Amino acid sequence: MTSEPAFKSEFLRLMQTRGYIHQITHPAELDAACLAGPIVAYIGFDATASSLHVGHMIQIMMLRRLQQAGHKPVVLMGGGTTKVGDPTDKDSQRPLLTDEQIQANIDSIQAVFRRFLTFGDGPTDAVMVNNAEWLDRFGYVQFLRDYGVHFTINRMLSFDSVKNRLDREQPMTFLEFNYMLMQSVDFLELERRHGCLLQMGGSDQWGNIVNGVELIRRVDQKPAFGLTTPLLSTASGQKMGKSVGGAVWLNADMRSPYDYWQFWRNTEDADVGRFMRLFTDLPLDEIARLESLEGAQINEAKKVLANAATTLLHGEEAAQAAEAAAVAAFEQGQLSTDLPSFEIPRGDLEAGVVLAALAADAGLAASRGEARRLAQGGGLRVNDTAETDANRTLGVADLVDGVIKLAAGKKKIVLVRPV
RNA sequence: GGGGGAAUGUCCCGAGUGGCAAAGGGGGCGGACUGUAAAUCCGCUGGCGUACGCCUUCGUAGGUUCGAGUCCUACUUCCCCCA
Repeated sequence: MTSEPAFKSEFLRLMQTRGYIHQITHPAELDAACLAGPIVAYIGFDATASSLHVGHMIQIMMLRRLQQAGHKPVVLMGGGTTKVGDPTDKDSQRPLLTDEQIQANIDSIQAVFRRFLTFGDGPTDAVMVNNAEWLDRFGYVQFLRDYGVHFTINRMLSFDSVKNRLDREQPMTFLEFNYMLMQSVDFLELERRHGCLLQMGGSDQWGNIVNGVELIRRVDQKPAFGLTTPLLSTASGQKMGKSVGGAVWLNADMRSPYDYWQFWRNTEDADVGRFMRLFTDLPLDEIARLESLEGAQINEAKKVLANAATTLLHGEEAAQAAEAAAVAAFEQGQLSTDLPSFEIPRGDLEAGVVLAALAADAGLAASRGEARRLAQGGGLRVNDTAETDANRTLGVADLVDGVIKLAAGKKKIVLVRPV
């Protein structure tokens, strides 16, 4: 991994120069396979929430690169595996989701892929499959006989996902223990159904991926490869993906395009180049120019990054609106109607609303108590004026141009509108 | 099967003589400084109430006590030793 092989295939070159590669199981063989013609590769996504979040973006972008390089991406929705739950990186078992919840999540997640990939029936068109299709059909004994024989407990215990749990003296159920078998079987099924020979994923998935590679090589004597991406953290060591206000969801109804734009705009200086290579289609020389900007000028690069990333997910119009709102709010101190808003019945406002309650309802604080503490710390502002008394009652007199501008900190802003 | 130890603030680690909303970190949030950056410094970090306050928290369920995270019993899960 440390010695960088010079790849010949366009795909692996692209992956390498843009920084997606952490580990590859058989680099030279995979390179040759990519050179020989279009390959099929997949990444699995479990349906644990009703939207994917920025942490999944690197995987989505990888599938995009794959297609750009003339290969066929398979998006695997984990309708079956989600019923079991991936123990990787979990300290303890998560509550199990019902079939209905899982299906609802899958329905809600799917749409974003259409923004990044071209689906269809052509040789390099993306396809989406659900592993419930085969996993749900296995009988227990059949599954054990067909696949269980290929896995030893000795080896399974050596994988990090299991070892971590044991080291922390946390219970791991037999159900969870089977997750890696299921993921391996997924790979095998996709190899048989679609000729898929490469599984990609985050570095935490290495163990699960390697198991699938070995299963295919052993059972079908076919070539199979695994590729993982580096664990994404910011330059100062924080885990990427959280932002002011929690998880950065990809679905617009859970995270507005404005917030999504803000997430990228707030990138640390040292990460700008790396993120542009990973999360945008900007040409490399352009990125090199932008990331070399010094001091405050690098803010221009961050805007380019935010625009490009937001355009990919939400479209150009949304990206421009987000930028315009941000410029107005931060650079000119003005209001923009594109800022996130919260609607309140006009009657309530006429009767008077306690600030702490309003701030909590509008999503600026998790509770009234938190809103009070926020105010006492000087972090709550009403129409740009810090308000330390959260018990104050707001009314129609506080409307400015028809709205009340509420802010928690400098970046979380909500426009309260009477309706 | 027997013996010993452990589970703490629903993010994590972690102290805790019977009077505890519970030390200290990390993380998170806010403030100052900046460039909507990083680093640094300061404050906050269970819920509800304007407030004296009320409610809910220390694996689960009971018990002793004026009072229990702290003592007792049973159960659950984990670790170690013996068989």
